Amino acid sequence: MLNYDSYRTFATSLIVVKMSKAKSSQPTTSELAVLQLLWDHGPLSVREIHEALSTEKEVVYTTVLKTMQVMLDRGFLERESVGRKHIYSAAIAKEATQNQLLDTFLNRTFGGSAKQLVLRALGNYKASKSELEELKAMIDKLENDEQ
Amino acid sequence: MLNYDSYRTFATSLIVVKMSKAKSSQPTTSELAVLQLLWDHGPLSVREIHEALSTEKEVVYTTVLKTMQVMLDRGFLERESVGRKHIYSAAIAKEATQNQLLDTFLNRTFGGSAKQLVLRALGNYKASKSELEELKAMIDKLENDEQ
DNA sequence: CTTTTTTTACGATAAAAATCGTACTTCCTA
DNA sequence: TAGGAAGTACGATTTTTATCGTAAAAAAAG
Repeated sequence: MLNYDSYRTFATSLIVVKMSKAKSSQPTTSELAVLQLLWDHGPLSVREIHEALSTEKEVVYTTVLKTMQVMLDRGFLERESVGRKHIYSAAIAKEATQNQLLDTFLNRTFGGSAKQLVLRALGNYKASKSELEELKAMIDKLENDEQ
Repeated sequence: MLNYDSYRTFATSLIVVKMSKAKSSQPTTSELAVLQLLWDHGPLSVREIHEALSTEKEVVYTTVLKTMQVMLDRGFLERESVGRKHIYSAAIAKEATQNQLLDTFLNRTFGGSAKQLVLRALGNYKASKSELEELKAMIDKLENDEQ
C-alpha cells in the first residue's frame, strides 16, 4: 500500500526521467532542411548533411548533429550504425509531411482558401507551356472524378 | 576630431538607445492572426481583436495587447487614438505579405517548385466546378500572355 | 603503441516568439 | 468625487528553436 514515502519516490522519479518521443507535431524549419536532403538523396551521415547544408549557410558541425539527434528523438529520423558512424534516414514520409505543412500554411496565411493559394502561386511563378498543360489535365481529371 | 572621449560617448548612446522599426522580416504566426482580422474587417481595437481571437483559442488580453504593440514597433501595424483607446490597422499589404510568406514556404517545403505545390493543393482540397473553371480561365490567360 | 582525426553525446547558452502580471492612467458612473 | 471598469505600458518569464562548446570514445595514421 502507498504511504507518504512511496509517493515521494514516485514524484522524484517523475522529475528525473526524461521522456523521449513525446508528441511529435511538425518539423521546424531547420529540421525540414535535413529532411529534404534525406528525402531526395537517401540515407546520409551527419557529415554529409552538414556538408550539404554548409553550401547554403555557415553552420557548425555539432549544431547539425544536435538537430539530428533531436529529430531522432522526435521520431522524424531513424538511424543505423555502420562502425562508429550513424547513417540517418527519414522516418516520416515526404508527401504526408508536406501535406500537413501545406494545410497549416494554408490556414494561417490564406485563411484556408486553397483556391486563393493556387491562383496566387500561378500568378506569381512562371510556368512553362508543358506545366500548364499538365495542370489542365489535372483539372480535367478532377472534373470527371467529381461525378 | 574624434578623441577617446567622444568615442566613449557614442558607444554609451548605442547601449542606451532602443531602436524601433529596425528590420521587419516577416510576421510570426500569432502576428499573422492579428493581421488577418485587420485585413478582413478593417481597423479594430485591441479588445475586438482579443475577442475574435478568443473564439479560436484562450488567450489573455494583455498578451494580445503586447503582441500588437510589438507589431506596431515592427511596422506591421498603425494606430490612431480615439479617446484613450487605440484603433489599429494593418500597415502592410495583405497580398504582398502573403506573397512573401508563400515564397518562403514554397522554398522550405516544396524545394521552390510552384508546380508541385499547386498540384498538391489541387489534389488535396476539393474544388467546386466553378472554381475549377476559374482556374482553367487563369491558365488560358497565362498561356496567351506567354507569347 | 602513441598521436591525431573523426565522431557521438549532451548540457549549456543564445535567440526568437509567446505569454503573463503589475503598475498606472483615463474614463465612466453612482 | 470616490471607486470601479477599461485601457495602455512594459518588464519579466516561459516556451520553443537554434547554436555551440566540451568531453569522451573509436578509428586511423604514423
